[in-house]
Amino acid sequence: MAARLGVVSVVQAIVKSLRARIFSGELAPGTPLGEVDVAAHYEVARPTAKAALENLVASGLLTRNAHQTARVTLLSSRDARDIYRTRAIIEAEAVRLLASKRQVPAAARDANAEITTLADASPIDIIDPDIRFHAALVQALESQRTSAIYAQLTDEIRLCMTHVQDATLLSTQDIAAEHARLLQLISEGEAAKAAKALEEHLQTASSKLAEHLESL
Amino acid sequence: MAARLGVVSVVQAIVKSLRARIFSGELAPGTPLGEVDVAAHYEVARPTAKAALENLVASGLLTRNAHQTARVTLLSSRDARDIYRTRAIIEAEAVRLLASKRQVPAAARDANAEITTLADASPIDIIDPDIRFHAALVQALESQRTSAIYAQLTDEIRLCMTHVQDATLLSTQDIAAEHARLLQLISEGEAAKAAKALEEHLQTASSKLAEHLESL
DNA sequence: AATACGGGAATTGTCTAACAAGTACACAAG
DNA sequence: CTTGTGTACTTGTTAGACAATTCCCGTATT
Repeated sequence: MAARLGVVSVVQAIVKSLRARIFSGELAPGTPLGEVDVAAHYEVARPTAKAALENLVASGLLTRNAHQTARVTLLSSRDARDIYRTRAIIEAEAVRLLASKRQVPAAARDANAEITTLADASPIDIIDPDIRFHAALVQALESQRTSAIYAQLTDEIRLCMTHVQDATLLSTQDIAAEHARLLQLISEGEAAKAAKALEEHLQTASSKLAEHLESL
Repeated sequence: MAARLGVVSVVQAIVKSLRARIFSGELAPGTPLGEVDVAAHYEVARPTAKAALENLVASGLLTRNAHQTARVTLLSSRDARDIYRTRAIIEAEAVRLLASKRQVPAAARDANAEITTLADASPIDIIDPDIRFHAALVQALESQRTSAIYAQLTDEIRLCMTHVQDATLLSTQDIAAEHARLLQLISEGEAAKAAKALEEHLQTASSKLAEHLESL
């Protein structure tokens, strides 16, 4: 694998920057991002900004109708449920495979350990290790395309997080405990129970999230 | 839902045309598609052709490295296995859901009926109904994102087909019989057996396909 | 003879400038 | 209050140009 250098393309650099600004909350959902504004902000030509925006529209982070300025996607509770439903399908399969081999990914264990140490930290800080935990499970499928699809889903998952901002939907301890129980079931080879535990874990998170989105 | 008119964008029209030409075999895997060539062929500006090519690269139909001309993606046997592995995850979940509700999609039944009537037709003719059969299963999940992901996968599945051209990998009758058995298991509520039948169905197709790709 | 090293051709990446086409909003008229 | 119109703004597309990179091939060297 070649070393990942910083910038290979101006467009990619803008995409990367915009993604970071969206995830950080600087660009809140609903914020309009016109081509000329982006071009002026990064001091590039409009076609370059246009290409970057189209990239983000394709990945779902931005939404745009023809001849209308793009906006940071405003997710509905229905979207949130759909996203979690989709990720559950992939992750459940990964968990079944892991359990059948009684193989607990080290990366998942590490990520969850990190969550436990952040018990009294800001809710935003557990987003990253939580995502790494779930990504580590999917990684076990060793499928290039499944991982790519999940990475795309991860973008939308992070976008969900920006909608709730700093509201605490679930306690950090509960999350870590459910993760630990999931890993325990995997190590015991309980494929069906592990898959069910995962689905319930995502189901509760999805419900809390959808509930919060409806209250806006 | 607003009525879908023909063309809303020149870029989309070119993308649509190129997709059709790739699937039809006119543009075989490995065929180079330069920006200037495409621009000249459709009598549009190079940036327009560029945008269309980038769209197809994003969907996996074309492959391109920086500063190199795009080519119709040449799939390896490893790719084929990965594609079928990924679709199996999604379709298996759909089949489990359908079986739990003992609900056989009418569209799937119709598509398979069409396959049986095409018993002695060209292998190319069964691609369409076969894809419709499997898409009908996924449709049952009623997940916008899962369907979108599956549609993207369908592009790569069709690309697989163009690699084998007119080679007969499986008999039409066998395919129809396996489909019929799958629907039967769904109607009986045998979720686990139905999911397993589907996975085996895809597994055999995947093996035949990968075997054929390695022989090139 | 095989390999390493330039040099040139071809292709893509990006920019500037401009015009065309579409949408949304405000405002006026019925 | 609804309908129609017009203007401002944004995007869609085109044209031409230059820079940067890659690939290929011929040459020179070992």
